[in-house]
Amino acid sequence: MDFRKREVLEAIIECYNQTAAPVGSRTIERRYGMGVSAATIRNTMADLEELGYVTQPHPSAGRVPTEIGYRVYVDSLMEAEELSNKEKLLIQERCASLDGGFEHVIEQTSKILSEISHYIGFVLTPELHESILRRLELIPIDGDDDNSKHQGKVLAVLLMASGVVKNHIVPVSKDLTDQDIRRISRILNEKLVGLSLQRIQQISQDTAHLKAIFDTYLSDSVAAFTRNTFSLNQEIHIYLDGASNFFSQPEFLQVDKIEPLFRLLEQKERITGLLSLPQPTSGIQVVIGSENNYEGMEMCSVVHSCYTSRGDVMGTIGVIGPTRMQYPRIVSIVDFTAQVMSQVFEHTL
Amino acid sequence: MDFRKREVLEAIIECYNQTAAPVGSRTIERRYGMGVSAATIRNTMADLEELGYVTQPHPSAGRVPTEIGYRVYVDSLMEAEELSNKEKLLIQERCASLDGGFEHVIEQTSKILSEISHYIGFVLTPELHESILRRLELIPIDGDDDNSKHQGKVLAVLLMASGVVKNHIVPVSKDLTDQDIRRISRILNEKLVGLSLQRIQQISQDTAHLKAIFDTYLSDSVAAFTRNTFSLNQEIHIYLDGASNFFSQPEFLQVDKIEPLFRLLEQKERITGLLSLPQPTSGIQVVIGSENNYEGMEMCSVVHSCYTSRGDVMGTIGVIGPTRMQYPRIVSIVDFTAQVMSQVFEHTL
DNA sequence: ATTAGCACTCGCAAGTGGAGAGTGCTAAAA
DNA sequence: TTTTAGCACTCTCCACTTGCGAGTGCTAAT
Repeated sequence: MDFRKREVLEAIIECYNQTAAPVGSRTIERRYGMGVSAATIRNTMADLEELGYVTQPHPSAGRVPTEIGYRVYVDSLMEAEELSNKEKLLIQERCASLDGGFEHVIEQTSKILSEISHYIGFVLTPELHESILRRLELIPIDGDDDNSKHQGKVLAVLLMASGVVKNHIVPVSKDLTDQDIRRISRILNEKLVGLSLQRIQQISQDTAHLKAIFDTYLSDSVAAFTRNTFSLNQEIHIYLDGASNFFSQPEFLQVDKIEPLFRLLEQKERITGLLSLPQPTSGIQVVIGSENNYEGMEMCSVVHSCYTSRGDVMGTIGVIGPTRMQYPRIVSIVDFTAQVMSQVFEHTL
Repeated sequence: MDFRKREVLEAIIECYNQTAAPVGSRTIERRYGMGVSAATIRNTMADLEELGYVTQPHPSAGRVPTEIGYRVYVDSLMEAEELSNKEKLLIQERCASLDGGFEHVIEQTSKILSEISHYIGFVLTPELHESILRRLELIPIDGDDDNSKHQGKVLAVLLMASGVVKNHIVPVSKDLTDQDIRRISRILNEKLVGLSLQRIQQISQDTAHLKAIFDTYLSDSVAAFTRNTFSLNQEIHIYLDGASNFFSQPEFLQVDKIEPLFRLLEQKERITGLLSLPQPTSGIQVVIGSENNYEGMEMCSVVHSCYTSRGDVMGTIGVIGPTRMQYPRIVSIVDFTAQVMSQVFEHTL
């Protein structure tokens, strides 16, 4: 690809991003006066079409970038756009309000992402399985005022190293007393703190392991209780904001264009599957159009990164927008926000 | 209103509910052969129009029910539709899975509401303020392994009578030791259990009250800590499902019709305000069209009821659909689901 | 009080034609 | 060899027209 081809492709993409309409040779000549006439640009455009980077919606319209064209643009043509200080400050302020706890930060982050990008912002919570247990607390819930024997339930509070707190109500058999519960709690804290939930679940399923932990004392009910305490269903939650921004995108003005997207967004499990993509190490990733193998995402791109705490990957954040997206800007936004979020967790957890 | 007027109004509404198109006199004559000719029905329709119950979109179209017409229909014309046993069972099964705890039930309920109604189902969580504290647990979180003095934080776990569990991380001043925390916890449990959160918040803001509780011992840091523990921001959460069902409603096929609704739905605070309506005692309520004083809801109706636990109102559940809604069916669904939910909480909390 | 008949109105869909934008090709110029 | 100007052609989009079908209101007869 010589210089002119690159220049023309870039012009087409930038112009198309503004107007959502096919862009013709004369428009480029006028707007990006690059010292050559429209006819020359036409020739270059024909070349780009042969390469598969642009296409014509109909035989006498201007050119529209293809997904391959966007891929080339994102990978090698565009240069990141620096955010204004105002925007940076805004992101920092909104993310840094940890008062409301972990959930609140995540909620705020997805909101600010959507507000600044004018697309959809999302944040995935950390995978619980990989979190490290910091502390376990068992709180007996009295069925009534009957204090010696609980046919009732125990509230298990799991405090994770990441700062996430998880509640879980566990049924408890009659023959465990308050004292037993306290004892179990002490032993479990001694033995399990510092391990990942995944590891703990393996252990609690395995009687031999349990025996080793409880050493002298392991009744069936203790075993059952321990198993139940850690039988959390694996759940990644997603926070997602700004879906209605898509109504202002011209290519989604028809109902049949926007409907599949909204249907997909409503299925939290599916969209979570789509977005909890492999995070190789770190850094921004861009998934363009039908590279997202999900119905409803054909016309969308995802820009995502991950947030970390003390170097460990926690979850994913990102922006979903139309394929015709201001990539340089969005990439900067996601990148910066991911950094801010990581800092927040680093400092406050 | 004589018999024929009622009959014709009912016919118009039922027919319009199916087709979303203005209904003419001949259609009624054919479909609801009521022993009179189209001309007679035309006269009756003119009467109904004068009463304000129906209207014509344009001078030679059929009739469309007005909001007043729907009001009359809902209040005095329609008769509730009995749900099939299959549907009842489905609702019971889905709601009764309390394994995942409170949130899970609510989530499932809003899903099943939307699935069965084919509209939007929603559930509001109880207002925290009115919940009764059952138990308070304070768990010190070690900043490091420094066990004597915590410059760190305390995890407050509030277990409410309704079964709801609330976590809250509270900053704690240096001069409170673990022992202090335990002592504060004991005292607070003794004095505050059984009171509503609202009452507790009042108390904790009031130094005289606090003094009375702590009797002999009240340092500034204890007072501050106590205040912080109960400084929960009032939050009702909303679970909402099935918004994309509106894409199949013909009156929402144009983007400009559906956009304001989706924009409203995305603002959780606003929609929560809209839906946390005064719940006089119990029983179903129907809010029709622009009776909802919110932009975006002009073409929608809300059918809602409340769920209870031991007789106390907890939260609201309901369905949002187009004004052109199958009221008899939806009313039955919401009513039955509210009952099931109340039973679930009655039995399991 | 009800009905049949008729003239009238309106929305909708299909068809028409011209304007505008953009291309590809060819031949001349650099 | 590369670039440019010119020209014929194609396609979309919009405004306009037209005909059809559905439905009404009115009037006169039952």
